[in-house]
Amino acid sequence: MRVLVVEDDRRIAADLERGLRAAGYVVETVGDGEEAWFRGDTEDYAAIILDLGLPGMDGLAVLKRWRANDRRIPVLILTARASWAERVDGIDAGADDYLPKPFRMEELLARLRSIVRRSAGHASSVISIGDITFDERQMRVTVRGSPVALSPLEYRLASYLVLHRGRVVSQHELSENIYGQEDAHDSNAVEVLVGRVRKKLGGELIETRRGFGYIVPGADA
Amino acid sequence: MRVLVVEDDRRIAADLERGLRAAGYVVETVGDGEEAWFRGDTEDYAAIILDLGLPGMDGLAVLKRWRANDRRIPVLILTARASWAERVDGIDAGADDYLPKPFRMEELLARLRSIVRRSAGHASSVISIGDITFDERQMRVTVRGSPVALSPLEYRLASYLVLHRGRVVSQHELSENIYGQEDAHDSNAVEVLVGRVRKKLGGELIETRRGFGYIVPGADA
DNA sequence: TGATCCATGTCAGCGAGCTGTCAGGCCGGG
DNA sequence: CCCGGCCTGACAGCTCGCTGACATGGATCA
Repeated sequence: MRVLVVEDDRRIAADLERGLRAAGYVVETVGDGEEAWFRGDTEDYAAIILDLGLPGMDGLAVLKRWRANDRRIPVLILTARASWAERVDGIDAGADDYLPKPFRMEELLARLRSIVRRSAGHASSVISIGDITFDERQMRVTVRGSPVALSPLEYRLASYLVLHRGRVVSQHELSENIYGQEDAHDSNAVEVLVGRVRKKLGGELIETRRGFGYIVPGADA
Repeated sequence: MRVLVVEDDRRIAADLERGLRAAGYVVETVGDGEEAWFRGDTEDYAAIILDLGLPGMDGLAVLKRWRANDRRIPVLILTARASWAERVDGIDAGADDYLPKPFRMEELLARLRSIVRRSAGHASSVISIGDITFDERQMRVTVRGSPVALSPLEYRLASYLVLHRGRVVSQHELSENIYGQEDAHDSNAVEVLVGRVRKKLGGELIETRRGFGYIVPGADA
């Protein structure tokens, strides 16, 4: 689960990163509005935590620009100025929830869970591609009806690719989302993982785009 | 089984807690509407017992906000003002059942079982899986007809997994629902508990999904 | 008060299987 | 033909969950 933190105060940002990572999120942090807008507009996050007091571009303006561009990523607004009027402004601009500083990490995590869950909506938890079926509820994959045992990492990789089917996913993006570390240590761990998944699910599911990454042919492909 | 009690009268709240705990529930109590809404929106409970006369935010308003956010947790409304009109309001707002004060604890427990069962999709309070039978009302388990003595915690664990069969349940979710919100200190208590339940009920009931959690194979599997 | 039992948490050891690394082979593109 | 990216089999280290043994602590009863 990838989360973008937009916060210019280094100390608070560091606290957030630590807490979120401990809760299992993959965290990226930016400190100014322009950069935040760009990242939020071009990358995929499960949620964005947005501080309102920013240099560069005001947080509310950033949020409004995302919404104007049809970005539906759930946004949790964070601010010291917790007046009621501002809260209304935030909700009007399209925020999904609002948290005044100072806050307890637990509460932030709870609200984050809440908005992520809400935005995940009610998509079916079963995805079928060819004769392969993914069941998120059971964390189980079946090929032609018979269950296949995937290890945790294999499952995460396959699940991520299937969730983003129809799009090329780079090795770097994969390792970020599977391992949650930015360290691009040279290793062929991802390649090995892809190989193992292919052996279990059949070679046609994941295609290689030499030089770019991997893709699961999707509905729009 | 985790239950949220929303009640501002300390005496009644204490009574409820005592009765519910005796019946094997993990109980959390809040006394005002804002807090109730937040908890109900961000935490997972098997059911919520909601008093209508609240400070902060009216009980009905809280309930409506949960439902607007697609929270389907079963809610049992509790109120002194037991007029027929109000009852209709409660049901309209999305309550699952309605209990006028004063009430007898037994009746509350019965209604609670009923709405929990209904929300889990079971018609009766007896659930059979293979040759194992769960009787939620009597808190008894039988294997091939002969009763098996489960300790309170063992029963809670087995019961929670059975109620959510067909879904992978993480160790974390289990310990939350068995012990209440205690900090997840590293401990293998859940693993030990699973082992003990398996020894008594047979090893096939609970499957391990390494790295994810446990699952009781369900009807929809 | 002390003996005893039962429920439950803790700990250490164990084993299966997960996973990163590496070496070598394959293959497509220049 | 070579090069760089990708694949694959082997393997060693390690993680996770299981299990038996023990400690603790509350309840019961003499």
